[in-house]
Amino acid sequence: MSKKFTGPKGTRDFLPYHMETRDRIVEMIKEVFKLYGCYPWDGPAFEYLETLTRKSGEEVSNEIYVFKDKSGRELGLRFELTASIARMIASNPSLKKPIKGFSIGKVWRYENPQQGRYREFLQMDADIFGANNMLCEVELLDMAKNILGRIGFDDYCIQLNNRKILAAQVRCAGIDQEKELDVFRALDKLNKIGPGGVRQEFLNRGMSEKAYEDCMRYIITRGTNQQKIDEMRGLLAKDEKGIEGLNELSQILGYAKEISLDKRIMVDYTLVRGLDYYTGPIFEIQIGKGEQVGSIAGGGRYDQLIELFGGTPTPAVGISFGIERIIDLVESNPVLSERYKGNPPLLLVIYLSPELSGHAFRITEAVRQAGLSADIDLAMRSFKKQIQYANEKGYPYVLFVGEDEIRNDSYGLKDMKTGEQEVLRIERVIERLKAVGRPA
RNA sequence: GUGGGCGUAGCUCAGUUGGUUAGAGCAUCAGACUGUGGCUCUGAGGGUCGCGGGUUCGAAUCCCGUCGUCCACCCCA
Repeated sequence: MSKKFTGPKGTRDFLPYHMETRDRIVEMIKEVFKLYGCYPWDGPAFEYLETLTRKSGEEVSNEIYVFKDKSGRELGLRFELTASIARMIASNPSLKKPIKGFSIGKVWRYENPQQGRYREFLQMDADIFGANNMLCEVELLDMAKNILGRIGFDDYCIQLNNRKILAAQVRCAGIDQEKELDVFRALDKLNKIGPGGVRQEFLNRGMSEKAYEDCMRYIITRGTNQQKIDEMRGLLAKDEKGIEGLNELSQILGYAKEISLDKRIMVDYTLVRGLDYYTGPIFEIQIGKGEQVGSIAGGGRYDQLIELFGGTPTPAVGISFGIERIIDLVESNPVLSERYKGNPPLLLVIYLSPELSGHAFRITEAVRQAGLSADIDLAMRSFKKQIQYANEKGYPYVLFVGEDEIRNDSYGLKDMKTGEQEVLRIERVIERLKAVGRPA
């Protein structure tokens, strides 16, 4: 060990114990997706650069890992899962709609790492294609509710807005369409930097004081969701598209009420999201106030993306979960990290002397054949060392294989927690261990 | 990409105004202890002090650069 190597900036190694927590969370989320009839699907980890940059937004495009292959083709690592999936749906028009699917994969973004932000991270998406009803949005949010509930988060909040409303606000404020994105970015910060900061943002982005005043008249931050929607209805009364957006929010809240999810939702007219392909409702989910790692999930409707990839016009909506952030939160919570921490195998088979290791190996195999996780010391260590090892690594049971046991065809099964020990035939050992019913 | 804090053993950290051979606790491995773990005791391994350059008789210590890390901006998962 003369030279030390570190992983590239913003990447992490996952040691066994940590990795098992990850696996268990991922499995749990997969289960929920399947519960809703989502099929798994996946695309390549890299795409032609133009596929990735299509309507993704300037900021995110700057974060793409770009490279050329040997033929000079411009490629990029995916920075999210949606582009590949949308391309896939566009080029397979015969898929029966509506269709739901989920995808899990690492994505890469070239940005400065800090808490909850990495250059390589795992994302899990669920998407629905071929249905433009708001029931889709609520179904995705319901998945999120289920996932967060199962993991053990009970303090989360869903922020909801609609791109149609944002666009209408800009129109009604009489601001040039070209400045639309600048306005969005500035408004996005209201919660963080306050009205004064937003005014400064407007000026920095080359807009007038008046533009700021005009826009702020269309931002409502107080009241219940219903009040916010009603009030905005008045402000945008002449804008057909804006009213459409408000109707969509009402529908979402209506469906959400059916499943008692409406209390979690907060209409937030400053929510923007960075990706440019959204066309309708957009949402972000935070644990608590999001102070620890920011949003842990986000998504929205992107009805025009399939068309952009050369497919027939197909409505689409999706949600994306940030697994690193979810796991960071699980691991920083004492109760949850205990719940999801990895377990050693159920049993360590201990041999009294190296000559008996062959017999012990046979016993181990029998336990494994029965579907129970079992282990045997591979280092040929002393009896004493083996039991010490079992204790330190936390095996709940050990089985002793010695001369006497082999002669009697019965083995000492010891519960490491209570210290109790019984001598049993191997079939009985397996029965006993099966009754423990612990996840292997 | 911009600004700031921090890099000493696997981990958490000591290390005096620059001064011989860089320390502790925990962890790891071995032994005390050859058919029963958790305790205790003893010992061992593990560091070109992130890396490179400079100042100096002499650098873990001061200076510059670089890489990594954390934080803020930006943006988000």
